[in-house]
Amino acid sequence: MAMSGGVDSSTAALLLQEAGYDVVGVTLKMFENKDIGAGETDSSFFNVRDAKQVAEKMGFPHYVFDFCPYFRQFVIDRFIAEYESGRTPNPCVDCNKNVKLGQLFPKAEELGCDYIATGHYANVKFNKETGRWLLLRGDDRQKDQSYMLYTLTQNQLAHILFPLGHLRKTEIRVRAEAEGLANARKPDSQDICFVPDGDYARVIQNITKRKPEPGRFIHLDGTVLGTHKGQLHYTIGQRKGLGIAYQYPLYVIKKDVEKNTVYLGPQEALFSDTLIAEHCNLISIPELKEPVRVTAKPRYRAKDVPAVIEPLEDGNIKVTFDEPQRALTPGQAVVFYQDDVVVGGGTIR
RNA sequence: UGGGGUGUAGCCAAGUCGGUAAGGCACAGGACUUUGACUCCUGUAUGCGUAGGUUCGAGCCCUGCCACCCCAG
Repeated sequence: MAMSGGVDSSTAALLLQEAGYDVVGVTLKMFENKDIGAGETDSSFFNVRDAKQVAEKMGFPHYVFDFCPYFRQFVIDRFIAEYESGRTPNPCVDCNKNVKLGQLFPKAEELGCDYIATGHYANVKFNKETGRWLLLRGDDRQKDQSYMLYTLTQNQLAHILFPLGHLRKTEIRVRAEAEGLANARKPDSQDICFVPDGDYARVIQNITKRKPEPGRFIHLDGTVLGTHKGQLHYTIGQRKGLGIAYQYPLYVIKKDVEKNTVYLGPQEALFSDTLIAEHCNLISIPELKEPVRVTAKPRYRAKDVPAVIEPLEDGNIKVTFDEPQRALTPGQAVVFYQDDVVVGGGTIR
């Protein structure tokens, strides 16, 4: 059981044990504060403490794995590279794929575990007809995290458990409270874990020691509007923090990294009905041979909307939405669904 | 130094027959959120270029002055 020290994974461990599983708890150490240019205090200390406390209370072993090197390589470095190339990464997707799950499966095998379990709000099911493992949305639609897990492979799905998949967040809290878990009221995690205050640009600067180069804000009509703090401070669709007073709200429409220029314009200019998804992973089907009707979710916290996906020569997938979507952003994940089943997903190019 | 126009918060800007300062942008705080964004809520001019006057009451009416713009040149 992957235990972050939070209420979700702690309660999940409890449920697993209740269901008769022989549980082993592990907490993954992802980064040291020095990795992100912060102070001395080890921020994972409390998480480890909380997880251990739960494990002790329930009487199962608990280990701490140092995944810092992986996290640094697959999440932080990639996060920086993406932003510097003008894209907007989703580090949580990378983390799940390459660190949290990617590195944990081998470890689980070493420990002799049959399954890995996490506190994600998602479900797994085996489809006897197609012989494929399916990833489904969590029952609690408000907390559903299937989007973050679209990279899971068949082999991984066959060996993963999501004890919270059929539960609601409110039920988790109630249960944790009832069991007297110390972290029952611990706030939900949010923001990027290695950017606690939300200022990702500063963290990038701390790590790279490179100062972002100021450049120009240019309106789509060609008017130069002002100076920006460096293109990585902005993402497609962004409105706040531009510092430019205008007759109507201005949004970031596109970025030109070569020219270090950020283009601004009206909200209407943000809509587009097609995108190309790369680095795709398919789950419910082995491969995409012809156009398939799905609903597609172009960002976390967005509702999935009707679209058609079709294969391209190079293995990428073309997504055509029935209705134009706002601010389709390169670097973000797009995930395809059919009802509650995750068809697959990819990265917006 | 002739004629015309404009001056309302950091920016754009509404303000009808004079009645007790819309809205947008920007900014700040909050909500939402295992990514960045978006969105939503709240806040921000004892004061309308300035000095007087009329009035129960003036951003809106009158007078002087100042500033800027345009056409004349």
